[in-house]
Amino acid sequence: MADKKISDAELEILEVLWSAEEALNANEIRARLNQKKNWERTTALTLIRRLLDKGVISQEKRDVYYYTPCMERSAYVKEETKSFVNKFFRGSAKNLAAALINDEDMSREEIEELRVYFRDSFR
Amino acid sequence: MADKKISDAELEILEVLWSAEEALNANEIRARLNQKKNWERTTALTLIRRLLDKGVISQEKRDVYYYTPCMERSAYVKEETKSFVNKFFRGSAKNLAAALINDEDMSREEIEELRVYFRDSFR
DNA sequence: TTTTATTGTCTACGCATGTAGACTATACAT
DNA sequence: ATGTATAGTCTACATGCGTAGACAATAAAA
Repeated sequence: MADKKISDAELEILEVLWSAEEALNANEIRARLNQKKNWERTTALTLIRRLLDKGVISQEKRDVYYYTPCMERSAYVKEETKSFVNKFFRGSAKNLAAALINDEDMSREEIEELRVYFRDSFR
Repeated sequence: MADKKISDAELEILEVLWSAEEALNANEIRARLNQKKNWERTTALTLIRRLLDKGVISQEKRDVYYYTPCMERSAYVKEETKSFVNKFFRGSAKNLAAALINDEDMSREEIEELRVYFRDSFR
């Protein structure tokens, strides 16, 4: 329950679970991680345990334990976005938007995409 | 030089320096922090030292040491924003923008502000 | 039943971080 | 010259994290 902080490594696990439609067991998680992370078996298990301890995922015993996230990715991302905006943009999403738009490094196409996106979003 | 990670506590110090026009000494930093943080003198000094070690701020000896950030806030925020977008929005600023707009919790006024802002931004 | 593979737990270790006391070097006051 | 305030360094300690080996429990194989 206690809404603890999720570390980067833990998040990798969580992302795998979020992107799966079904509960996964440790091996399945590890298999899907293998593209990016080459953790030892026990490393993944430790991270899974920590997520369980933090109440972020739940387990279900079948032949073997299967894990499911306890919250939606979108909800989590929303929270994180809010913290981020608070931390760097004094809580103003508008300021963040401004930073995105005024980012010199953003490509012409990306800007155009954003423009179209916003135009269409508002009626 | 080595572009190390800046911790939350260190960032508090850095924010104070960024918001000052002039270099500040440890006492001045501490005074301006006092609103939020009630750190012991040595805590502030430790954080300042760590920032120095990370090459994030520089010092100048007058009667006492004065500190200045080595990078602009905007540059730092831009980097952090990029990481954030990579972490949660697959690198797409558009996806982030979408999330901002579709945030149910955002007030009518905030949305309207964003809308106007974007409309005006793109001529 | 003894061996072997599999799955999970427990312990550990090094490094970062938040926090701060102990100690030292000045410099100023008496 | 001596005591006291001030600024800065050094050491420390608990907690979290990234990483993983040691070990135990269970199941399957020989």
